[in-house]
Amino acid sequence: MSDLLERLRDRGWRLTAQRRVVAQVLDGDHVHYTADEIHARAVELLPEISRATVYNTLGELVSLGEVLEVSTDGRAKRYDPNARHAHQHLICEGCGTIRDVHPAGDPLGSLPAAERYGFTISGVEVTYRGLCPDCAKA
Amino acid sequence: MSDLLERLRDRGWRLTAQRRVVAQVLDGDHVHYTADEIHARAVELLPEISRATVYNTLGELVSLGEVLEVSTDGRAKRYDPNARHAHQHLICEGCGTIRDVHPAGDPLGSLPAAERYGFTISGVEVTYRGLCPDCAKA
DNA sequence: GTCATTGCAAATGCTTTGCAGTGCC
DNA sequence: GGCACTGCAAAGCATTTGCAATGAC
Repeated sequence: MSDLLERLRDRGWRLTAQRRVVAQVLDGDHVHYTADEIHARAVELLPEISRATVYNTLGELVSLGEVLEVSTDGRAKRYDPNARHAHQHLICEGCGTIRDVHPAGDPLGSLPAAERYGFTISGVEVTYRGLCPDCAKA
Repeated sequence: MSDLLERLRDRGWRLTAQRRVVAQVLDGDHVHYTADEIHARAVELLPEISRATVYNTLGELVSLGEVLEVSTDGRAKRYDPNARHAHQHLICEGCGTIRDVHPAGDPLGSLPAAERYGFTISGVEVTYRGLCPDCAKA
């Protein structure tokens, strides 16, 4: 994670307490938080941090390519700190939990040229939906 | 499209002018509109239709499985009238246009049991991102 | 005639923004 | 010490909701 702060400083970031805390929260458990959850956890480490700053910081991390934005359901976006390794998502439709999965094969290859309509393809997102064990029980 | 209205009446829908108009807009050009765009087009056909009714109607169509909700970018959701045929999406990151594509193979099969974490998988979404010819030029 | 459906307007949830003050480099 | 960054509060957008009036069956 200090790798992350390192990279950010190299790109001219001012290293503030707020930014450090956001990075720290993202680096913690490897789950996919909403901006609000990140803010809540950041507040525990730095009580004065504001929601706006969390949003700003997340936005910057996204445009720097350090964090991925995941639009799961049209509600709050979730943030995925694992931007540096290709992976896909498994989402529980009950509780909204997201897990990273790493299927074999290159999903990009599955779109034949004839179906590309002249587009320049830059990436694929694959999202599996279902119910996690807990929600399946309920 | 009258198929659609037919099916809906069979399920106990009251056939109002508003609902007919929403169905008509979805059946028109085969693009993927936002709720607001659908409302705008609906107003041309029926000036008194309210935004709330469009939202309600869309929500019902979605839960009936007649229309698909597509969360592309965390902004407005888009609605895909083509829910009855499995397909995937190709999204232009420039202008937000969505095209349907139909790659070969079953993407569901690509997630090995070992990666399912006990989830009951109900579906996969595959989204290709890139630039359409027009946006690539600009 | 009944009751689902509509329209309005206000409320909500998430996110962004304007601006004065703060503190990193 | 300059200027990027922060915090606050207010604005913004997409969507939902409460409730009385309406109209499909």
